[in-house]
Amino acid sequence: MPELPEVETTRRSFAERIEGATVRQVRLGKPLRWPLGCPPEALVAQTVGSASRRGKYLWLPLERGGLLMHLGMSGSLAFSEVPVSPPGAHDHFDLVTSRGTLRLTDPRRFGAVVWSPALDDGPAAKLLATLGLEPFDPAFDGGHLHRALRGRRVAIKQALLAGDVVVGAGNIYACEALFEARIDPRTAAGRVSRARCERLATAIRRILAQALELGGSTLRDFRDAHGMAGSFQQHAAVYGRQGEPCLVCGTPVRRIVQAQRSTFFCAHCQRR
DNA sequence: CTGGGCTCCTGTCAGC
DNA sequence: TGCTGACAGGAGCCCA
Repeated sequence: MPELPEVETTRRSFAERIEGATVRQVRLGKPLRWPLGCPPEALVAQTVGSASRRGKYLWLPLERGGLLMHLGMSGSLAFSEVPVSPPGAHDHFDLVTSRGTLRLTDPRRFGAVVWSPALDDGPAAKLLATLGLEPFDPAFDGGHLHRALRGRRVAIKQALLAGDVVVGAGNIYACEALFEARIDPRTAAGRVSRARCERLATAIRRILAQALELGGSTLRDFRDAHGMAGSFQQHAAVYGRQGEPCLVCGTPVRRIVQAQRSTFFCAHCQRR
């Protein structure tokens, strides 16, 4: 579900409200992708720090270590300042604090909450080790893309999703950015020209920034920690528009499958 | 090292 | 109404 704009929207919607709170209780539901990695009681009485984001991961610092959280495909976080209902069938993690409750709801349970001694140590360090640049990092530009993709034969779409070159663009935004940059998603990553890499870097940043402004995409059920839906999906040029006319040239948008994921593109506008 | 495929899990929807 | 299969916003891991 959540790509960078959704994760960042979520972070912004609860970070200030939870910062400085004291953990009162931790409730666990069904197992998530990985175990918490510490006894839940060990978190009690610790003060919560300022939540940050790296790629699609959120880091919630505590006094001793912190929690690395990932929303997987179907996860969302809600922060409630008033008492919450008892955990439902899909509520698998509650961090009850003096300021309110941060609740992870995740039907598919691909998400995770993992305790780590530090962001640059333990499980967090391991999970973040292979991540590429943040799209809004000044070092991320066409030159970086071009260098990082050199020699890679995977399709450019898959290379973007892999997240080791640039983080944050998942299936929706990778499709949208490739459309905006007019690049065929099937092109071998290492064969994307320098000029196209410049266009692609610009497109990735612009698309993600626009999605962020719109509060992300709500395809079925995404909500930020306030319960607000995003609206980027209404601006998608190709994603989910299979068979509908390309907004630029009118050619029907195509859907293909790459690495078991749908790719939407315009075969006329996006040519090698 | 690269790349391809599988896997985790549940819900929803289209088609019969 | 019920069943079946396809598909869903991610990404780690294993194997060739």
